[in-house]
Amino acid sequence: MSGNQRQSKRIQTRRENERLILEAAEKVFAEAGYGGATMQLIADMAGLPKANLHYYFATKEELYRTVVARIFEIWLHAAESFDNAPGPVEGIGAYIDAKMEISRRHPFGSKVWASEVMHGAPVIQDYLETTLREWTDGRIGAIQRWIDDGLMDPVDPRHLLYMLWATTQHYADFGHQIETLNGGAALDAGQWAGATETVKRIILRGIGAREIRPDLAK
Amino acid sequence: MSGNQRQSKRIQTRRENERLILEAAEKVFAEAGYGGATMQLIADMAGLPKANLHYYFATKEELYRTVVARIFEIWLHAAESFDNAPGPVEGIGAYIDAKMEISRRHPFGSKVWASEVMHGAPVIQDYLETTLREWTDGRIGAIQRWIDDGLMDPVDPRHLLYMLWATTQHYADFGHQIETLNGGAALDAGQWAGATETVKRIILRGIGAREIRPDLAK
DNA sequence: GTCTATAAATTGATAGAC
DNA sequence: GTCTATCAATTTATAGAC
Repeated sequence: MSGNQRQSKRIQTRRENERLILEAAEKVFAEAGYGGATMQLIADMAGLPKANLHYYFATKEELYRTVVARIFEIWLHAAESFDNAPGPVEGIGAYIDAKMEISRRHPFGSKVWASEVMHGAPVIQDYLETTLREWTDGRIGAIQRWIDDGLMDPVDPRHLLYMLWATTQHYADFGHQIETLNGGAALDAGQWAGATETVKRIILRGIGAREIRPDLAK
Repeated sequence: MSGNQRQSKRIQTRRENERLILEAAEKVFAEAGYGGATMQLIADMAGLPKANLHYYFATKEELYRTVVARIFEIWLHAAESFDNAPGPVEGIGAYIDAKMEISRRHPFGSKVWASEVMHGAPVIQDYLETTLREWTDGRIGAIQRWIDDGLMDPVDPRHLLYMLWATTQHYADFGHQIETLNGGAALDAGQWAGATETVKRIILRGIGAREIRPDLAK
């Protein structure tokens, strides 16, 4: 085996183990909280000896930081569906679709994010003050333009954004409560679609979002 | 001093200390999570030696249970504003007012509740399956009657309830994020009023809530 | 009822053989 | 890179003097 092949194998092993550890960590941090999570629990769930976790991630906090950063990336990617939309029906509609899909596919990540913010964002405060603030300001500007163009009612864009975050993330963060009230069963595909449609309908109608009528455009 | 007076004093001391401990515990559990909270931290914040906590509450879990139960009581009390309302404008409007006021006045309690549910409700699962489920079913019936009476659009009552919980509790649970995006300052009285009005307006308009017109009643 | 001292168990992290 | 054994610090809970 050549040196290159050996190195490639080593890199692959590292990547695979890091993935195993990060997936296990995301679940354990979500279910037990940062303080309740133990390296032993994460190691067991990843199927690795505890010492190996410390080989890949020096400290518990570094592992946690990596988990939170991954979630933020997913979150930011969904935010793109907001951009380049001609009006609120398309932009906000697509954003709700994307956020609901994330709540469905990444419930653990959403919970870790919620927990981090609830505890005062000790690890990702810099993200809140830079990336998130910039994104928020940009979207507030976009919503204000839609209002100015008469495409929706004049509602406070900031609080509208909070409503979008709250309603969509609720299905992940409070998923256990929703499941209990659903007779102990997780929402099926139809129920997820129904939830998404209800949220979209109430919010879009609530802000008086109007379709763009090309025939009426000047 | 008579025996009665002595006993009364003792009861008063107990009540006062329990209050001190519970307030400190609510704050520490909210900010550090169950696993991150330590009896030492709670004792320091309450201004009592750690051993005294164990005198009043045998275990950390018993103290936590008491904190969560207190929040649930406050939560249930606010739910009453939903009842005996003639229509959705009054009922849902008053409910949003009450829930927003709780988010403002009991942010720690809201966070402890959110954290408990996010971690699978290990301590209050029985509340979810009994009291909360009954309350939810009752309110779904009330909303359905409003729909049948033509007082609002036919939206899924269950998802409407989730939207009400999500939007109002978001201002407590994600208060730190909102504060950061508000330039690092907590919302002032005017901003809280603005948030409440925006939430009410979007939801009430979103469900097509109509005022009861007595002159049109049969 | 209050408080100091301490027991018993757990946890994050590391040493060192393989 | 992997894994066993172990250290050092922390934490819940209690014993026992006052």
